Amino acid sequence: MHSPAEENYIKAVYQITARQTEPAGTNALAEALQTTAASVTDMLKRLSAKGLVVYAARQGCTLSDTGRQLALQLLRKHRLWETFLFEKLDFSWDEVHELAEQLEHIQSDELINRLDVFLGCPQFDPHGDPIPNAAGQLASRRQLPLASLPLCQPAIIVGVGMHDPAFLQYLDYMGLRLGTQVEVLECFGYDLSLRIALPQGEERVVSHKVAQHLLVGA
Amino acid sequence: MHSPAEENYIKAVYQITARQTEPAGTNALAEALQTTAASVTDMLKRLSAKGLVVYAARQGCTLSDTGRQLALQLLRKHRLWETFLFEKLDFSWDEVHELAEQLEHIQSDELINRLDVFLGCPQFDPHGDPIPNAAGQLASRRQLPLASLPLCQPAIIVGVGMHDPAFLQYLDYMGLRLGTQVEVLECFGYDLSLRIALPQGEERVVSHKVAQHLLVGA
DNA sequence: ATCATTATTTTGATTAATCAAAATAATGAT
DNA sequence: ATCATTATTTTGATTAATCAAAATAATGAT
Repeated sequence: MHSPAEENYIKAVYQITARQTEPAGTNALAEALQTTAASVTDMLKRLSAKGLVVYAARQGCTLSDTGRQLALQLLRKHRLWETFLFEKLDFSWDEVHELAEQLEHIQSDELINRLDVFLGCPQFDPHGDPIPNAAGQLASRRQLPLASLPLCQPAIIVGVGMHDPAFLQYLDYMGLRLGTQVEVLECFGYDLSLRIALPQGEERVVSHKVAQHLLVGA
Repeated sequence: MHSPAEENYIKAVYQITARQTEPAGTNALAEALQTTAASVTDMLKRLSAKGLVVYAARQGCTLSDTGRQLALQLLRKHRLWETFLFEKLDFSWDEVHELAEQLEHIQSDELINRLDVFLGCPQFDPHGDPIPNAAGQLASRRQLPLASLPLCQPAIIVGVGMHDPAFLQYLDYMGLRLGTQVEVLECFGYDLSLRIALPQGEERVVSHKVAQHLLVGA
């Protein structure tokens, strides 16, 4: 079994190596985990001894196969708990992450599989992110940022490219939720902000930054 | 905040002092926590410094008011999680304790209060034990061991005085579940075993030991 | 090629939690 | 009152996780 601290390191290595081709650096990990580089070096040695990561001094760190499998199981647990909190306990999508950070460390495959069934085996979490299945496989989906959606082509909001609670609260406030139909009516060249149509004749204007982080499916 | 280890000590002190008038001894705590007396002495000093227990060397240990309040909140979390596992995820009543031992350490009042509401604010857990409310108050109830129930007086199974999984599985197998109506038809003087009636004309014979640990309400 | 900057690791320490073995205090029997 | 037994604490150590400060390696600019 693995300690919560170890699991958090594995998640951080997974996240960092997912968005770059190079191995995760010590400082990047320290930043992600809100700790010091010295602590990271230390833990990487332990994780390496456990066979969860591939690490050699000053070479950065990548996940081993078992490490990646662990990371995917943690992602599965995290996202299923988020779904539970959102669907069953009525937490908002900006509140679920923090709690799931604790719940994901509960150790029981049986528990998580029953939770999965209880929730109806959801494919996506409250942010639209895919939930790995018991084998660690992720569903994929055709999606693009709202900023890249052609004019006059209706689409559905399916995800967000940014999980900052303030952003999620803003989207809630604007009525831009998962499943909402949107259509770009007009793009203002000056700042690339968009005028968009929502159901029931509602309209909104959103900044380019928002449009970049709002993901839609055709 | 308190570590899971600290919380487990607080629970153990609560449980031991609940069933005796003397303070909890070091060895009793070591036994309950599956650790050594040396570790217990050490931790009691720390908990005392935190104001959670009253402890002086060789005097045993009792909970302070804040310690007792913490113990009741842990009991609340434990029993609400057990109820969730039993009611929503279809775990059997002999399986829920182990998992609740992990879940009770999740830190969030908001989570536990929403879970409470989601479950319909249950007063009793799957074993019939009372669930403290947010203020730490426990419901009480008129109950007695089946062994003390007079002949020919129908009663309802409301709890168990023993949480050993093997005992709980046995009760399940015998159809002796919470809410089941029972009536003592006959007591065999030789070993005090009982012949009892269940609904639909079913009958069972149970040992004195079982009858002592099966709690019924009139 | 050299040197300043940056990234990383090492060293030496700390805290929480744990234990085995030794020391000490309390208890109960005589 | 004394002594053996039992309960508890102390002592000295360990492991996981952490850090500040010092040391070292890598990088990029000249």
